[in-house]
Amino acid sequence: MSKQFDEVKQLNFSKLEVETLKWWKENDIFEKSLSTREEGIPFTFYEGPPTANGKPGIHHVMARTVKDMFCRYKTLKGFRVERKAGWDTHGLPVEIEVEKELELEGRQQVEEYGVAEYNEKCRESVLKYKDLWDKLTNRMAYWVDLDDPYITFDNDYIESVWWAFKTLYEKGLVYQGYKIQWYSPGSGTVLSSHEVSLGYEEVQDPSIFVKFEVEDAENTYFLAWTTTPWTIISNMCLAVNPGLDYAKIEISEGDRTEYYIMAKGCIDEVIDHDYEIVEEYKGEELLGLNYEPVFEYALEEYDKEDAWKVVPADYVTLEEGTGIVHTAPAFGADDYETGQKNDIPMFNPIDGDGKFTEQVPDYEGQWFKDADKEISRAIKDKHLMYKHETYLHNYPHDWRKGTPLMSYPVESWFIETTDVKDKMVNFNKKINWKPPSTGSGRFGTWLENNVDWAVSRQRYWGSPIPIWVSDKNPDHIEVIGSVEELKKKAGLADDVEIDLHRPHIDDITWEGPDGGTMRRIPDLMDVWFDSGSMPFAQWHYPFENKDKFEENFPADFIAEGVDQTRGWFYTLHALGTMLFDQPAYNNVVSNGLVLDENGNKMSKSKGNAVEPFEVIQEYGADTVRWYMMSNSSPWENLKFSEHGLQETQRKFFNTFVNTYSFFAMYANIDGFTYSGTPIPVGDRKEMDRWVISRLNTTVKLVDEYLDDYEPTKAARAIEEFVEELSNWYVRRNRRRFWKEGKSLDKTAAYQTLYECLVDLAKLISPIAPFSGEWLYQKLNDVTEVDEESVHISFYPTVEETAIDKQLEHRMELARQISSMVLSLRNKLELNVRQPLARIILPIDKEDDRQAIESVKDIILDEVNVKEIEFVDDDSGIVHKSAKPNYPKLGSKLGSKMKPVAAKVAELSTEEITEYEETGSIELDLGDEGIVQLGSDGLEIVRTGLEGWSVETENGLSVALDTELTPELVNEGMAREFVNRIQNMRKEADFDVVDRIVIGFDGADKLEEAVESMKEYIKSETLAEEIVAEELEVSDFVKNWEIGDEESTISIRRNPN
RNA sequence: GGGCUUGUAGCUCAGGCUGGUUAGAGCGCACGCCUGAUAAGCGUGAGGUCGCAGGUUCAACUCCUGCCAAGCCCA
Repeated sequence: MSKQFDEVKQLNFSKLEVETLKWWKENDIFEKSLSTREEGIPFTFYEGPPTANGKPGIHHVMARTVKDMFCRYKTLKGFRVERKAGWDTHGLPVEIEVEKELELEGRQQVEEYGVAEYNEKCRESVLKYKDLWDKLTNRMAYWVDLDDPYITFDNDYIESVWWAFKTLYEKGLVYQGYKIQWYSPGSGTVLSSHEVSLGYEEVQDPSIFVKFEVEDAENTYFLAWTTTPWTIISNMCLAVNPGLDYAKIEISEGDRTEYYIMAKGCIDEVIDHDYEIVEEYKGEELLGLNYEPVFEYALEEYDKEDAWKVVPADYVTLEEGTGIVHTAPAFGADDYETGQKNDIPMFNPIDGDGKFTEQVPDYEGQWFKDADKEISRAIKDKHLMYKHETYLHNYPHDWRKGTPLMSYPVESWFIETTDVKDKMVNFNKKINWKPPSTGSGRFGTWLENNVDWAVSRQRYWGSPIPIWVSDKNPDHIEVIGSVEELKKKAGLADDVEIDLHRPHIDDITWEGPDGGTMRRIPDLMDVWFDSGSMPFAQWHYPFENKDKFEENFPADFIAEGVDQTRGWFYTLHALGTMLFDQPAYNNVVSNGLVLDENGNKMSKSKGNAVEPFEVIQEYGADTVRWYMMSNSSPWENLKFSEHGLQETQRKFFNTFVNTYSFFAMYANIDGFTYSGTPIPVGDRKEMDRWVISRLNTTVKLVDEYLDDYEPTKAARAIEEFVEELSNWYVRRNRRRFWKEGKSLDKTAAYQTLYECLVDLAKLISPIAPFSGEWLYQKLNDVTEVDEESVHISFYPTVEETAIDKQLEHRMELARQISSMVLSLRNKLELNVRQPLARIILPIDKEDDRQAIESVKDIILDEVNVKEIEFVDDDSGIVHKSAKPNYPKLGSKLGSKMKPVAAKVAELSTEEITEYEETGSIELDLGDEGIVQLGSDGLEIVRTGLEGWSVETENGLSVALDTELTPELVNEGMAREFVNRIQNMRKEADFDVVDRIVIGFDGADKLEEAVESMKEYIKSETLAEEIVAEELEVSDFVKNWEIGDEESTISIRRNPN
């Protein structure tokens, strides 16, 4: 006996997946998916490293499905796709986690605790959930090499990072400067943006309008606004928007007259006095004007000419203040930038503890915020305060201490990315972004507005910046690019082990040329430098694996969340551009967020976070993966709902499993194993050729979509095919499979269905790797014609010759007509078991008639009608209506379009017929004259059929002849009878192939019907005998109502 | 405050680039049907200010402008 297909009823997807995982592992399928492609062209994928100190969430399943599916797809296409896993291990999030754990607050406590121990904790903490991550990776079938990942805290990795940094230094792209950051004077540390956002509080601050005395103009002042009076001491310039309108106004109070300059649009909002506009100008005209400093402390350090003038700034608006912005370059990122652009120095009299220094003797030692009052008082005393109010707004505070933050200039190291800005912009144009708008929009504008990359961080756990500075002469700098170089410098033996982390690395010093000691600067590298270095650092390039790196740069494909735009996507791009003079990746998919089903962000505190292991356990990873890919494009935000998962499982997975089960059941009965030669497609039935055409169309489409990184379109195309295969091909062909005996036609049907299923297995396998494997193996276990696993098989090749668009169109027609007839039956309450004599189709064109003729049998069978009759216009029963051809006529007729449309709607069937014959028609529009329409002016629809029930859809009409002859009635009854028998067989749990004997009693009408259709009934129900009386010995008896008749039916199973 | 994305039926999404006159699908709901693949399938129906307001046009879900809402990133 030949091998049998495994017949399944209901699949436990989760169980199946776990078994498949085991099988993959035991048989090294992942490895084989590479080894079988040894000679293949490499397709390079970069894994963006996650941090393993947090638990993986459902959004990781999303990102990883995208990554995995394209890698699997490319493997099917014959590429060699190596995927190295990676871990991002440095950075503030890790430190925050550890600080929490150790209950440390701030730098001081960390240092008291000990940097060495602290970093050890970080090292442990960062891989805390690595096992959980690995488990998820494995369970969701994300294939990456977890055994040999790159880890950013490894010495080798850091060494590559150093190499990169030194290379940039040697290219002259590294410099030291200031970066304005949110700084907490309360805890003496710079805060990350995340920490800043934790500490916003609504507070009441002073709101003052300060008068800045214009030089060489009597009693004339610039009016500017601020909520931080303490920064007035550091005021160095005033900013105006060159494009805005400004005005000088005159205000008289008592005998004193003053003039204020401010934006015209702000006057009414700000000025409480009666005023008169005496002069107007564009902001542009104010540029370069000088004014008197309010306070003179800064004059100790700078000359009057260095500052205190009007400068331009785009960000100045009319929304708040006066349209003239008080600018203190030391405090505020915008201010700093404006100062830089205009060569205005900064004056920073505040120390790291937030207190005024001796540069400002009057306030020395005062906490910056506390000085507001006294400084306001001083301004008032100088008669330079126009107005003093209060202002309620959100201001950031130290999230731990509650003390206000300040924008503070911090000494930082920069990489001069602006130097390669144009290159980055150009390279970006070569990258295929999904979606494109992220590339041109979010990423593109980010590049356009590129500023230098501040890479230094004052923290503990990270890749140390390899800069050593002489403590005697800060201008003497040495940048170290390798461990070997460091050892040589420091005079260490080659075999000494060095941990490149702090504090160990800080202990390494050497003698500088000027008698000083070379000490490392305490700064660490921005963690993004780490992850952006992964293309080379993962291979310890250039110290090892030169070939490996060169072969795998740039990446063909990367994918991460859209939040990485300014993170990983940027740093990869920047480093790729600066180090290797090319983009680091060619295709990038940026996926959106996974929200809860109401569109809210998932968070632990809200309790709406979906636990990935739970849903995978419940629905299976494939269902989750498929749902995520098919529901909406990955770059849209996904509203994750269990409903969606259930639907996916029911509609998609159950459908193709059902289709397979159907196949397996009958193939086993007939012993079909696909051992013979395939029957040429051209020799198969219309229906077979149709589904094969659809298969090839789908294969082609899916290939194009995946090649274009469009997973959702691909998934939906597959879904459509599965629907057609199941609900049209199989449903319409069931009879061919269960017909007794063997025949060429039957074999063709089996072969066709088998071919569809095998290719389907391959098509779905990138997105649904388990189910694809399952289906593939169920088939291949018996036929043994293909590879060991679907994942080492090859993507189906498109048989162009098998694609027949005409045929696909014809079948569409068949489905449409069938659906219309069923709809008619429904309206007329004529159930489908009652055969009807004919349907009538008003069709004139010979082509269309032939098209329908070729699918006639399918239609007739589907709707249980005996004949199709075509009628043409001569029949006198066809109604026609016409519609103007809008696109054609619109441009010609213009405003006459409307009256023409009205006229056309009124045309009679006769007029339309005449138009069809002559190809032209004249319409009288009355006042608007006469319009002549040519042959392409109207679209004709044949609709109504006189005296029939009609259904019209898409310009096609169908009428149904509902007259019943006695033969038709008999046949209908016979079908009802068959239906009851089939139900009984099932209820009695007979086998599909069991032979039976039927006994029944009933009125004459039924007896007559059964008698006249005896042979038909016998073959349908596998009955060997039908008698018109109740069986004496029977397996099952039941009373039925057939039409208006009562009948008792008994059946007996005959021994085979 | 800036950049970007999104807004179409109760829900999830097509369509929109290239304007053309009943705006589609699935789910859900109601009713009916079918039944040897059956925890499926088919049909019918209800359900839409295409976020809002202007503009361009013979014609706008589609193009333009402004606004509103949600989200992401940045400040």
